[in-house]
Amino acid sequence: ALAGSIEERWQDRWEAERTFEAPNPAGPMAEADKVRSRPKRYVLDMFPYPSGTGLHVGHPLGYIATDVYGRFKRMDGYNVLHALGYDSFGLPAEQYAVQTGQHPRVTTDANVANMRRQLRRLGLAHDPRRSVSTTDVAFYRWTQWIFLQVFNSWYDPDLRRARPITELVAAFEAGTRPTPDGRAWADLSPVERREAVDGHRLAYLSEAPVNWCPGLGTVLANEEVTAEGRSDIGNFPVFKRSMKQWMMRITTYADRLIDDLDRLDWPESIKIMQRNWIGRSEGARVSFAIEGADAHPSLTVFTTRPDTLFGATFMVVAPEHPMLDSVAPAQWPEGTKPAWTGGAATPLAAVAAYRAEAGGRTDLERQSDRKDKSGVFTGAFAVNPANGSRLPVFVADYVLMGYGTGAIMAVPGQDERDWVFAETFELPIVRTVEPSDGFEAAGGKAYASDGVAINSGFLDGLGVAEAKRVMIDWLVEHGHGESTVTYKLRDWLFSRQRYWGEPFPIVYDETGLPIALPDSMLPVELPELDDFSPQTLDPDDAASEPLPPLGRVTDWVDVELDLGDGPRTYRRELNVMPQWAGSCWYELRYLDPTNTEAFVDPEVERYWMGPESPGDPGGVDLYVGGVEHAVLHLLYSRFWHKVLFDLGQVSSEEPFRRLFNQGYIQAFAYTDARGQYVPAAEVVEESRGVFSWNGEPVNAEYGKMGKRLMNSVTPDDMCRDYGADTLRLYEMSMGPLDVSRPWETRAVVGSFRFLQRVWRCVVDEQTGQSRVVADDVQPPDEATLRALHRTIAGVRRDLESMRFNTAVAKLIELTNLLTKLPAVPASVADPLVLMLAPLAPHIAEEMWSRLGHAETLAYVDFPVADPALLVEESVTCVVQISGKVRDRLQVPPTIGEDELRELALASEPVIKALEGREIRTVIVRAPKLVNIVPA
RNA sequence: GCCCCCGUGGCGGAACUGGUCAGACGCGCCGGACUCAAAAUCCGGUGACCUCGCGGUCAUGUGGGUUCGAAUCCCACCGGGGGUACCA
Repeated sequence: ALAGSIEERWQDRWEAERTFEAPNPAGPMAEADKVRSRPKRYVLDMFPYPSGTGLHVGHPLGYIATDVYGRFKRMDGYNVLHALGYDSFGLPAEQYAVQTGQHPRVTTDANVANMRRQLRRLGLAHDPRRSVSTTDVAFYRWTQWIFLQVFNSWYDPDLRRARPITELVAAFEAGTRPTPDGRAWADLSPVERREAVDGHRLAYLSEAPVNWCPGLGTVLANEEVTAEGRSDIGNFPVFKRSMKQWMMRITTYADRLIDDLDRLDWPESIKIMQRNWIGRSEGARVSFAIEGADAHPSLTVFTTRPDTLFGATFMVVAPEHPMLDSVAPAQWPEGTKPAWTGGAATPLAAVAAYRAEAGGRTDLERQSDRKDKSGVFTGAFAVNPANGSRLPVFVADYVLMGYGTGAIMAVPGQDERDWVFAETFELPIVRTVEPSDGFEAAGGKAYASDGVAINSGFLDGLGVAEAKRVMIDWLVEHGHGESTVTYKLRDWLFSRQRYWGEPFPIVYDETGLPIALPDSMLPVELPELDDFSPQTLDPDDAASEPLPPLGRVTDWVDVELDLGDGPRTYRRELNVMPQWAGSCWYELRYLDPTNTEAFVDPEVERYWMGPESPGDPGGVDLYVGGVEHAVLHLLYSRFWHKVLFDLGQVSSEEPFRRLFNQGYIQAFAYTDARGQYVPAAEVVEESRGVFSWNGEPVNAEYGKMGKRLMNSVTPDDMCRDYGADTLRLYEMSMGPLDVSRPWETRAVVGSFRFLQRVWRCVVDEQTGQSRVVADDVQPPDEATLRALHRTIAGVRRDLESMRFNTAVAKLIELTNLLTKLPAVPASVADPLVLMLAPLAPHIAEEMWSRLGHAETLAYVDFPVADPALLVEESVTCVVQISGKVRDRLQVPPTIGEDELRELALASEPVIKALEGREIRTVIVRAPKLVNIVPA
């Protein structure tokens, strides 16, 4: 209760005094003197989505951590930028609105307001001026502008960077770059010119297989589809369908996205996840001649094992492979085994039937028959360029059109999948790498490890790595192939058939080709639409068509504009951008939220995010958030940032220089006999591990906190019962920030007690006055002073490295020491309060003011340890015999090795324990340890 | 299947680059003070086993190894979590 009023008072005062507004070097928020006198630090939380259900205590964990760190750095003399905005466009917001039957604008605003209230109660030191929302027109105007930047640029593979599209057009015009079909630029029609240019844009329309989710009425990015082939949101079935959609050419940045990970201070696990997702693999492209084919004289495959070319015994193409349209002969060739035909009378019929069957299968069904592979012979033969052997070409759905060339050379001797296929279809198996001893005896089939090449002509005797090199050289020399790199990463599907997102600043003319609106026509505002929900579609109907809600706003769709050649009627793009668009650049808008001339002032961007040394990619100084965005947001935003860097719009090459992954707060949940969840708050523990609810026994589980498991604990309840400071302190002391751990409401009292103890150290509970004594009345004793400075050094180290749990422990230890003193001297109380301030700012401010300070402590210097007081005057030295402690000596820390050895050997218990045995060695680690090893 | 991370009291967790008898700090539990009582608060105890006690033995998932010395390094296994999956 006392905590509540104190906390509210300080929150009001911080707001009134604009305590946490961070000055910029330029623009409307410029305060040159404040900027000049301090180094900067940009501290950032991952962009929250304002959920309709409100926060539980797990949500603010990261926000509290960044706040503690930011407050610490601010006190330590830094200009700290810390702000929080709202990622309020997107599917979840729209789903919530559909559920509640309200317009997403209404629910989003209400959710943001509720979240602001909940977060304000926690005393987070944010600059409120910078709290942008992606749904603000003033924000998404710039999201659209950045989209146009991407649209109006192309990737130059020679320079390895994006360039303005105008430079590409200039190259076409000048003839320094050939047109797609080799004709002169001047001979192309206007439409042909546009198509040629559009083929290079980093944002482009493409008819391609996409993830169609009728249950959501929209297409989804690969990253939004789960391993089970369902939607990340809503868990609806997802189908592969060919559709015309907006794509972003993220694959052109694959190498840079991988390479620059090395320059980032990120958790290794996240880097590994990104590397795996991008999936760079080096290998070779090999062309195989097709016997007697005119339309497709050759078939190109990608392989990471060109060294096994001699072991290729058949070929496989994906069901979607275009060569299948023309390659199948009219009759089964001689030598066709019955098992190859799939029961069809002709290859044409067999291929057609197989393609139809494969097309109707979901990804999940495809995955299920991994053990026994399906496929049919196409009737065609390819020629192995290495040894001239005839290889039957099969079609099978274990080969994916989306990876490599959609065709493989099958090497059953060295590839498990090919081995299975070869066994099923009675195809020959040739080993071209000698397996290790005992491999076959142990039942080993395909051998994928290193070994010596055999049955491989000129490769025989070489190891795998050397054989790869020799084979690639051979392929190049004879014109059969070349070394190449392939990625798992696909281009990013960027359009959604929903309502609640940023409209594209794109219109179409009668050619159906996209036209970018000029900057002057931004923003393209999202039109009001009463019925915003997507057309209801059967979630299992793969053949349904997307119907963008914006298509229903007919007076918005068809628009008359003058784009330079007089007023004409255009049709607007009906799709909206995906959820990720706003979060791809919001950290830049925090820097300069009110700028109407640019998305960010270059000087401001350079100040907060620019590189600080050669090789430094720049970016946010500390970014804290959960691992769930390892490959979504963190990959997309790196891509956008790099495009902006290439175009000279930002000085930093990367958005987030240092990343810290917080763990999750988990919680226990309980189910009754029917398996239903019961309110966890009402469950009582009968005895160890035995729980009941309403007298009924219940089972304990462990999982995420949330409504579904009925185990949410809200920060509001915690603030009401204990105060925000206690909640903050508890969350910081539960364990290391990067580790997940269970919430235990009953343990919160420990943090509460600690704050009370500190309070009583400083404030007289009866009078409310300070009970700290001036140093000239009673100076601190030596031991207290040493403990204080040891604590200062330790707490500084811990806060700097985000080890908040041990920082709290050290403050508790010091406080427990002080409670034993008759009175606390001012020179100890002041630093204690200051050290507590980042963690528990309200109570610290209150004590600071009662200690006689008028100003907020937010900018008071964080205590610095006196090195002289950190040096112990004496150290306990352990004397061991064979690792067992036999004696302890009090010695000066500066004691020499020889002296210590003498001292240890002279020790009474040591002599006794040795019993006159010979000494083999004496290990001395002055000043803390001596280990005597008897013979 | 492959890749990554983790395994310490009843619980959350400490332990700097291998070096004090592992278990800081907190929760819980046990005992005590205050109270008519309870709550709150405060004080003390609390890894296991043996022992009246002094003291001893065993303990960082399991089994080996390296080392004067291992929670920490290496190998194998067991258990848990995450990522990814017919990626050629």
